[in-house]
Order: sequence, then structure tokens, then C-alpha cells
Amino acid sequence: MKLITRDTDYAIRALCFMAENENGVTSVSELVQKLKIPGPFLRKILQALNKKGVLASFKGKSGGFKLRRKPKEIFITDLIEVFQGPLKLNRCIFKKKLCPSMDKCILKKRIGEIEQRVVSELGLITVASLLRRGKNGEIFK
Amino acid sequence: MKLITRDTDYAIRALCFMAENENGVTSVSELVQKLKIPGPFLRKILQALNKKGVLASFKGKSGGFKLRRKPKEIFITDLIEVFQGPLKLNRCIFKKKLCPSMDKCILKKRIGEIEQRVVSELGLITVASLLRRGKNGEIFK
DNA sequence: CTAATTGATACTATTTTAGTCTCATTTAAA
DNA sequence: TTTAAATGAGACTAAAATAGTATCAATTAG
Repeated sequence: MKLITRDTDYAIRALCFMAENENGVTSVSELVQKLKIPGPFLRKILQALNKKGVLASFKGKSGGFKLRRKPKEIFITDLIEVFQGPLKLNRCIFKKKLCPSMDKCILKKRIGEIEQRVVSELGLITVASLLRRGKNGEIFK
Repeated sequence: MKLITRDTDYAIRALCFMAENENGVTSVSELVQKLKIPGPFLRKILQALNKKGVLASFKGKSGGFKLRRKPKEIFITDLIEVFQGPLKLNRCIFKKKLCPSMDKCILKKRIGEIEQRVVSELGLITVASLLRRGKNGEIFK
């Protein structure tokens, strides 16, 4: 069962690193060193996060990326949506045609309920909630 | 989010059909007609279920497949395991090497908890629980 | 000027998913 | 006893999703 794919995972780890690196700009090469993630792939990931407004980017020497929101405002469901598409449920593989009455498909219903719960539990996880913060929780500003 | 793949889904539908077709033997061609599932693929699926002891098979003319267990003893987690591999959790993509201390990886832990819940909820669903049974629930013998 | 950075985008490789195809064997029934 | 309808076994293929690489252009600190 794979709730998150590799790019989502990498994104989370990169964001956590940057959250601790407060108000500084972090370059891909620094992240590559620390996190051991393939450089070009990580670049693509961060560029996507930039386009989606999660990160801000700075070009040129000593450039890099920076969080555009507070860690507690970055939900991993946001990231899942960026890399794995919308968290929509109930995609029945028997589209209209076959399933005689969609709303009566018990299987679809039961699975859908479980997925719904997964989504709401994932919705509780933020970048902030994944940080190993100091005793004063300074990171949560 | 895809909790079950196509073959698992087909398997469930086929088993439900066969559960209603009590004590009769059902051939692939009959299932193909009723369920509109690609024949050779369904055959492969049923053969796998036979090998795993979920179905019994009968060769020759007027042969086919039959449930080997009662519908309420067939869990969809069994089927998921057949077609999607073991429901094991916590497969960290940063194997041994990178994650500095595996048991402290908060991300892995939180995701693992959610997966654990999914597994136990899936564990409640049986073929019987998906049937539209008659008023007397005869199917559950 | 130049080296280190991101932007944009096309390309490639690998893995998983979703099937098909074929030949052998079995068996009920004409 | 022949035959048609079934499964057994396993190799093969196709499509989609995942996991990356590669390249060239633009920007900018020093």
C-alpha cells in the first residue's frame, strides 16, 4: 500500500529541512548533500513546489528556495495533490456503463469510506508536525 | 489513492457472483458474460485464487470454479495479498543507509499508523459482507 | 566576467499494472 | 470414441505510472 510516492516523500523531507533552516535560502545542492536525493529530480520537485506557491525561488549565485508559508500551514495533503493528483475518491473502475447502480455498489462504498478516513487523517499532518522541534517549539511561529 | 488494483477488484466481483451461485460450479465464460471482464485476464485471476486455496477448480466440459471457503471466511485482505503482495507496512524508501534513525522517522511513523488503520478496516470486509443477501441471509451458512 | 544558481522542458529508464496468446490436459456428452 | 468446452501453465506484450536525466537559457552575487 503506497499512500505517498517518492516525489512526495522527497518533497516532505526537503521542506522539513528548510523549515529548520529558518529564513535562510536553501539551494538544491545543499539539500542534495544533506538528504542524499538525486539532484535533478529534487530540482524538478522544488520547481513544482515553487509554481504551486509552496516555495519561493531565488535565481543567481547564492540563490535557492525558501518556504513561502509557515510550516504549520503546509499540509502533506497539499503535497500529495501536487505530485499524485487530486485526492478524489470513489473512482469506480466500472464507469457508468457496467455497474448497474453506482450508489448501490457496496464494494465501492466500503472502500470509499476507508479512503475518506485516510484523507482526513493525512489532513492532520503538516510539515510543522513532522519537525523535531526545540523545547519552546520556536519553529511554529 | 488506490487501495485495490484491478485484479483484486475483479477477483472480488467474481467471488461475489460465485457466492450467490451457491454450490454450483461457475465457468470463466459465464463470468465474462455477466461481469464484462476480459476473459483471459479473469482466467489468470481465478487460476491464482485456485492455487491459493480460495477457489477449487474443475477441468473438462462443464467445468469451472467454485468457492472453497464460506463467503464470510474470505477476507478481501486475503485477495489484496494475493494480487498486491503482503500487506506489510513501514517500507521506508530510505532503507538502512540513509535515514539516520529509523525508529525516530516521524514521517514513517505517522504514515505507518494510518496504513495500520487501513489494514484493520480492510480486514473487516469479507465477500459475505459485500453481498446483497435475501431476507434470511441464507448465503452465510 | 564568471561560476553558481533556478526556469523550462524534453527526454529516457524502470517498474507496475493490465492484459494476451498458446499449447497441453481433462472431461462430459453426442 | 470423437469432440467441444473447460482449466493448467507459463511466456509474451502493451500501456501507464513512477523515477529519474539532460540540456540550454536566464539570472545574479562577487
